[in-house]
Amino acid sequence: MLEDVLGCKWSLHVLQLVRSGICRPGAMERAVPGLTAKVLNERLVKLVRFGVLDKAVFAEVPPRVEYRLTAFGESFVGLLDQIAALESQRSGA
Amino acid sequence: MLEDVLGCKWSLHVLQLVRSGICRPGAMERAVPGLTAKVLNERLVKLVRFGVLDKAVFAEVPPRVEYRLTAFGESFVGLLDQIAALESQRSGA
DNA sequence: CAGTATCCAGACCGATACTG
DNA sequence: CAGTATCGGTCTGGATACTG
Repeated sequence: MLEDVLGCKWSLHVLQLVRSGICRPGAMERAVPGLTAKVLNERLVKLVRFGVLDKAVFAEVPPRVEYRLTAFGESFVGLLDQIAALESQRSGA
Repeated sequence: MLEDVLGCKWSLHVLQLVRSGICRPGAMERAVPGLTAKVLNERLVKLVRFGVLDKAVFAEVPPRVEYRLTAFGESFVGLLDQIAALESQRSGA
C-alpha cells in the first residue's frame, strides 16, 4: 500500500493539500502546477480506497466534492511528516 | 527523496533484507525472487546516496560487500514500520 | 465542476552480456 | 562476486476530449 500511495510523486502533494484545506479537486488542480485531473483522480480514488481519505459529495449544483483525511489518514500523514523532518534534519543540519 | 526511495517497489524489500541481516548483494538477489542485480544496485546506490545505507567494501578475494543501515536509516525504517503497523491495524482489526 | 475514456510518449523494469 | 552498460517490453503518467 505504501508502494501504491508513494509510487506516484503527486500523492504527497495531494495529502499536503488536503491537510492545508485544499480539499476540492478543482482547487487542487489549480494549486499544483503539472497536476492533471486524471492523475489527481487516480490518486484520490486510491487514497479513498486505502482509507486515507474520505469523500464527501454534495448533491448541489454546481456539483461539489470535498476530500478529508480519515483518522487513519491523519496518523499516516503524521508519520510521513516525521520522515520529512528526519530527512531535513539529516541534510539540513 | 521519499519519492525516490518508494518510487520503486523493491526498495522496501531491500531495506527489510538489510535489517534482517541479508546485507550482501548476492544474497539479496537470491532472497528476493524477481529482483535482478541491476535494479538491486540502482536501489542500493540511491539508498547510499540518501544516507540510508552504508556500504562496506572488503578488499578480499572473492570480493565482498556489505550494506548496513546508518543511524538515519534506522530511524527511517522505524517510521516505515510504524506506518506498516498502522496499516495492518486498520485493515486487520 | 467532477469524473472518465482514449491516445501517446517517456520512464522504468527486467534480461543479457561484459568488466574488475 | 560485485558492478555497469545496453537493449527491449511494459506500465504509468500526461494531454485531450467527452459525459453527468
